[in-house]
Amino acid sequence: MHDLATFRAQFDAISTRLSLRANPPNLEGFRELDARRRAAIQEAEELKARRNAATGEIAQLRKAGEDTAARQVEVRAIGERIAELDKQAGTLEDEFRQFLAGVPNVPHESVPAGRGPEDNVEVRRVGEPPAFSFEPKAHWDLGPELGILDLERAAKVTGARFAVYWGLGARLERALINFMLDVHTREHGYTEVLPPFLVNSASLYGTGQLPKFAEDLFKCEGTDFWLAPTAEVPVTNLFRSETLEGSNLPLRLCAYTPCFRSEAGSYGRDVRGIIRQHQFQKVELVKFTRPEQSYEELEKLTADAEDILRRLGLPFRTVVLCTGDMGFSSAKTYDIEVWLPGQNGFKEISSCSNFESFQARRASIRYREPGKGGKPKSDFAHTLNGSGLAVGRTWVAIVENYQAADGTVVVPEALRPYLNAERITPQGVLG
RNA sequence: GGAGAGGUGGCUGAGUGGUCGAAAGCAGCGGUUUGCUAAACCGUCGUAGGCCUUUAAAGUCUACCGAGGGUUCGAAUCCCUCCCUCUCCGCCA
Repeated sequence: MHDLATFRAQFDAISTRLSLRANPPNLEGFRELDARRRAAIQEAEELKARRNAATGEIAQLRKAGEDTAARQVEVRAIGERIAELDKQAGTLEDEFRQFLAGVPNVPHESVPAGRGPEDNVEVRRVGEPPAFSFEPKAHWDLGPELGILDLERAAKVTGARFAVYWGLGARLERALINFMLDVHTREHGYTEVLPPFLVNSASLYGTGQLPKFAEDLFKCEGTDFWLAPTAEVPVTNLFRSETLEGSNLPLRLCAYTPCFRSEAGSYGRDVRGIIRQHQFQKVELVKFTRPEQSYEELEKLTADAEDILRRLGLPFRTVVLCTGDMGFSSAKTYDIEVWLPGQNGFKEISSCSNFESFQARRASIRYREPGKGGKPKSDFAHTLNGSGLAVGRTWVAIVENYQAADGTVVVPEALRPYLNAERITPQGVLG
């Protein structure tokens, strides 16, 4: 959600910048809609002022013991007219709100212009893809061979794009979650939270998934509960309609949650293996900051996510998304892409974004601190988040990058205390 | 699931149809006083939107007392629906 005054004042500059997005909003008609809305408000409010005055007079006259029947009839007529005008103004207001809610965030000035993924700019590359003396396998072959990944039974139990993990495969997933949470809480200064996995529509509106992207979500029939597509939703909305103490900022939170996505429209993409699932696990990093510190915090957040990959010894690169590849609510996004031998390429494993005040405005998240002359001032906070990391894809990256010629998987040093194993060997649980 | 109580400004808490945007207290902010601290006293102190204005401030108007409807000339106050919180009972991991 944009600030209306700014949006009006800088309409031309903002629309130019927005036109660089992949699905540029149609801003034509904004000025007219805004003018009509304001005219309607004016007309209705003028009448309301008259009614309030008349009502006061009636009260006075009554006190004086005079007859007010004639005045009442008069005011009643005004009331009816107000009801009509309010209805009109309400319709325009809804239309206007809907219009504004559909306008994506403005890309930060440091974001490169571009049409799509091909125009993203690489900012870092760390580690070397492993050189294998044999033909490396993809996880969808290696996993079932080791008896740690079972897609067929998952399809039976639930359906396509679900997975069952067995033995050390299940434990690897759990180890990764604990490892990531420990690093972020002990080394990077985040506070762990465990939020609800179901969220209501107001929360989804707050972070920008609704109203535009309902088809990407799972909804519980007959309720206002939706399966959270990312911990960003419950965690960012923790402070919806609240004012944070400035002295508590920046507030750094991390949360483990499962994530659920309908993946409507992605048929045929990443159909093999567990790269794209309806249910996956993620450790998410979320920050609330003052406006002037949010870009510095975005760099730190991205580095915190990268640190997990460094510690696991996984090769990756970081790209800054161009204007044509950014998400709806984001002002700037870094994608971290891990090397996957099975794909012979890099695959997104984290997406770190600064939303500036876009989400905070929708969700009404403010902060307060002493301003000039000691007077407390409050303003919208900036919100940021990033995966730290997507656990399922990290699982894939470890299995594929650390595979040995004999079909086993070497466990990265940092993970051994968590997994209590140095090597993933065939599990044989299925006989 | 059953029975009951309740949702008012940052907090506590008055207010049951007519200057109530809302008493009072606390916290906050400005000031006065006092060696410092503390205390006392005075003042100030919600949010959003419209108009005015070069912007802002000031001013002015409108709306907001969980949400949405309704009754009325007039609703925090009466009626209806919904949501949430608390207590007790039942059930349950």
